[in-house]
Amino acid sequence: MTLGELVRGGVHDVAAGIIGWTLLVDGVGGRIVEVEAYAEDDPASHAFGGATARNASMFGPAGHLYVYRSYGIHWCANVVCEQPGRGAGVLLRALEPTHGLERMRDRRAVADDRLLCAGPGRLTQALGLTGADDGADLSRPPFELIPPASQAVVERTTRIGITRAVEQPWRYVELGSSWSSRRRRAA
DNA sequence: CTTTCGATGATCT
DNA sequence: GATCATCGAAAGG
Repeated sequence: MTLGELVRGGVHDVAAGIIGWTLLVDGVGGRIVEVEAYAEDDPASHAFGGATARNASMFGPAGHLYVYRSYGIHWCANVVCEQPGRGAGVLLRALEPTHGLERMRDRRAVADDRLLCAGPGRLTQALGLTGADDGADLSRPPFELIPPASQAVVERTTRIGITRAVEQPWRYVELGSSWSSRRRRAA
């Protein structure tokens, strides 16, 4: 399975399928253990209501990044999906740090490694992702997306931190992972 | 342990 | 002018 093949499916297949992949930026990163799907007709999605200046990359090529500023402070990163009608993406919520731990500790200055990449804002900070990476192609350096040796076991729960379509079970977590951002119960 | 709240800025109405 | 796909520190049990 390649990134191009993975990203060809609908958002939910992509969200479930990307769990277990290793994401690296300049050799720094880890295993994707938590994501959320934001679908085409999803009131919680930034793409809901059509393309604007901010969400433009969600309507661009699949397999690229959509990075936006959250609450004026943090950056959050999505993998753009190739969904009919476009405007769908998968929000990267947590990684299990595996590569470049020192680099991530420098950037995050946190005592517990558990907090390095457990949350969308934390993850981007640890990997050094910013608005400058919006629209970037994940299949090209400095990015690497490496498939897992075997398909991860995925658990589906409700999404976190949103105010609309709260009841939809569109958060995907690797079963048993202790690196997710946790809160809220399974759907 | 849990809950509350301020920071901070782009985006949209 | 209000909203927000967040985080971390502070306050309360």
